[in-house]
Amino acid sequence: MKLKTMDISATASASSIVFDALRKAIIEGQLEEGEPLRQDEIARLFNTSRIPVREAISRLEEQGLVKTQRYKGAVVAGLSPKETAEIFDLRALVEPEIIRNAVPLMSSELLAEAREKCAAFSSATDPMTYGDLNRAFHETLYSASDLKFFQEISDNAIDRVERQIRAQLVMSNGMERAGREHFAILEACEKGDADLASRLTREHIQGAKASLLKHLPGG
Amino acid sequence: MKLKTMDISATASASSIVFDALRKAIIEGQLEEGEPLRQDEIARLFNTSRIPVREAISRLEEQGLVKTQRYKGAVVAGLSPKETAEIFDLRALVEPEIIRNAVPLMSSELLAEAREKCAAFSSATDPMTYGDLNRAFHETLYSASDLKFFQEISDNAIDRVERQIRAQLVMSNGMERAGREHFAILEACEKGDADLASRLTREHIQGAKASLLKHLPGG
DNA sequence: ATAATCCAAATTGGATCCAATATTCAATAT
DNA sequence: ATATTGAATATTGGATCCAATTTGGATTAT
Repeated sequence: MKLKTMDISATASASSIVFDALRKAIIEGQLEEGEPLRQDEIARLFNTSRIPVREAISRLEEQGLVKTQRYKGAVVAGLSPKETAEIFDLRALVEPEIIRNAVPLMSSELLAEAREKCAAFSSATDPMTYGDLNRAFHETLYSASDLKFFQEISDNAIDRVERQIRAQLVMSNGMERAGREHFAILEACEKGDADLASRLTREHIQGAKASLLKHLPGG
Repeated sequence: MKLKTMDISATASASSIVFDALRKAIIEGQLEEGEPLRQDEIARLFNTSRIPVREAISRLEEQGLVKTQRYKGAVVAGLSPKETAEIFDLRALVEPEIIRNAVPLMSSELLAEAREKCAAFSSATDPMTYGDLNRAFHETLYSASDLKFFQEISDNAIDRVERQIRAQLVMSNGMERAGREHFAILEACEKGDADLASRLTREHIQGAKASLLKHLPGG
């Protein structure tokens, strides 16, 4: 007997569905910073009770994506320019190490996939998908590494500044520059030059940080 | 009117009390790895219902301190030697940056406090408190930095390997060596030599990693 | 005796209800 | 008119109850 099986125990609980949906809405900016998250309202939207919503919100708080006050509720977390800068510094520290570790582990299939993603990003015309394609490219390269904790840190850091990254990409030639830098990183990976890929990744992130801070209040 | 005030809204909720207690029990090793966390049992222990317990457990899972399976419950998370090594590598990357940032911001009061903690650690005789005193010393130095996200990462990373650190300290001259290295780090901080403090911190962590892995299964 | 099956107990996930707190707005006093 | 009080409403935190799933043991068939 042949069946397409799936791990039933991995089916999503209500709380994880709500968690994923809220996380996505927050990092994509559909829920804007400071906006309150009403348990009742969210529960109605997902046809569930407030219990899974509360669990989702507490997990989001643990991730730093919302801030809650007792008996007052949760709001979407925002970042000051200083905090944004720190997140980018963290990324500039961690992600180059992920790439350095990943390069020797990249299969030709993975590199082909990364090349596709890189091309898709460069030729993208819809600003709504810039962020998705950008992240997809980086995640593809990072996924070759076996540093799962580093990746957790990096994922969370990117989550926290994803809105700003998207804003930065649609800014004056943000896409054009990012596309060039992506291509350079990809080439270094294909050459197997881990140090170069690492250095370019760091410069890519530091460049994004500088360009972003210039356009932030007081920049 | 003069009153000794306190922020009522900052009073702890049941779920945060349970969270803190479970976290402490886990990182100190009172709950050992793989041990199941029964919601009902914990609720009874804290004279509360399962709701706050579930919220606490979901937060612990987000922090990586427990692992849960749907309808099966949560168990205390453990680390393979490879994972332990990765956590130490992460610490060796992040904590030197925290120290480097902190050194120029250290007041003489803070340095005095750090010196006390350093001395307390070196003269400790009760193995149960080794871990507390070790962490207290490092946290004191790190607290001078204004890199709160870096500190969050570092705190979580330390949480995950705290048990191993404690084990390592009671190993053959673990305390003696750690005491020496702490003193060297402290001296660099007092001299205002951020680069040196940073380098010594990295070496301190890498040394702990090496010594730990040697005594782990397959080391 | 062994393996498969089924049922009861244990456990978790979620819904509903109540309590505690915050917020809003009308009423009142100055 | 403005500030203060107090009640009504909204919202969150927690308790209790029910449903879904797992687990372990008894039962039965081979």
